[in-house]
Amino acid sequence: MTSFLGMKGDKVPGTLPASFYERESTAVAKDLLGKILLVRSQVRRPLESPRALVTAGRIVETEAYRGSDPASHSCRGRTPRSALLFGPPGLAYVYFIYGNYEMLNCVAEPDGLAGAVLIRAVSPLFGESLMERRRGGLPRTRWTDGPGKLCRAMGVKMAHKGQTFAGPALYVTDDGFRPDKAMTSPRVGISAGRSAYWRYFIAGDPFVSRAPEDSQARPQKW
DNA sequence: AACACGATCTACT
DNA sequence: GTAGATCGTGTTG
Repeated sequence: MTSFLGMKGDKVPGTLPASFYERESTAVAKDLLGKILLVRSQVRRPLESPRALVTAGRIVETEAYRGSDPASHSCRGRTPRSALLFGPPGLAYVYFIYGNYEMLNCVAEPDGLAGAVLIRAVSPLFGESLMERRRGGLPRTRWTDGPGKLCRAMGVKMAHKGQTFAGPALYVTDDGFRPDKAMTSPRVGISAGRSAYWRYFIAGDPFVSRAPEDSQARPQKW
């Protein structure tokens, strides 16, 4: 897993083809469950090893946003902030909210159609001491069990906006892991679009954010 | 130029 | 369970 970190010119095993992201964002959201997200935050100190400031985790919770869906930033058309949503898939759409938190999304849908997948929770796999430090020594299960928390823990910043998920700052990879049971529910923290079951999560995973929406969750077929 | 608010989280009752 | 933090963005004047 760490063989390619910082190794210029190395192949990146398991990164996903553009065709993966170039589908309906609901399909991409479901299929991102179980994939690995790796983040390299900017190296600040010259002597730091390439591995430093790298964290990785398995994606366990996602949400889809699409087109004119009233809960999506794309709903009122293209704005300076949301322009990326209308562009080519496979890029990171990062935004800042509540004066405090970054949110990390994968742009989905073909070029010209708006869509994205919000990464809501991951299960830590690598760089755990860094995550723990960034999360102020909180218990492990509270490092990455929410979209703002995981960006804190993994060092996702606005500077990642527009980066691809094929590196060198962000990676989504497939290591062959397949979750056995997935659930779907309404999306968390929105008032519009409550009828769309566009939140996906791995059933029983301790890093899934606990939400009121869980009471309405139902099994998701693959 | 001013304003209202948000795909959240934490602290505190 | 709920209030407060805190600021970029989009909308309105």
